Amino acid sequence: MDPRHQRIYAAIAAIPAGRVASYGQIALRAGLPGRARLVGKALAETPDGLELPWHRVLHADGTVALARGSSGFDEQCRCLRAEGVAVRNGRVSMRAFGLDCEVDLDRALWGFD
DNA sequence: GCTTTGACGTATG
DNA sequence: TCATACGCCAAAG
Repeated sequence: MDPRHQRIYAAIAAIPAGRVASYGQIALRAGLPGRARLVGKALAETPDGLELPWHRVLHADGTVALARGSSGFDEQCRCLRAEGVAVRNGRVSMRAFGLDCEVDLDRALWGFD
C-alpha cells in the first residue's frame, strides 16, 4: 500500500464523529500540503474492507463532496445527519462543524455562516 | 513520454 | 452565487 494513502486514510479516520474536514485539511494532516486532489484519489480508490468515515470529508467551502443527486450524495448526507451534523441544501457549516471550530448548533441550525 | 481526467483549492470577476 | 482560470499530481490510455 502506498504510504501516502495510508497517511491519508489515517487522517480521515482521525476525524471525530460529528465533525467534518475538507480535502485540504486531510492533505495537510497527511503531510501533503496542497495535494487535496490526491485525497480525492485515495478516497475514490479506497480498498474494500477498509472502513473509513469518508462522509466526513467535504469540499473547502463545506459543500458535500459527491455530486448532488448521485447515490453517494444521499448516503453522505444520511451518515452526517446520523452523527448530528446539520446538512442544509447539500452543504455543511464549516464554521460550526469544522475540525478546529467550536460546535455551535444554534448557529448551524439557524443557518448563519 | 504526452495527454486526459479527476470525490480539490484559491483567486477573480 | 455561479463561472472561469490556474496550480497541483497520480493514474490510465
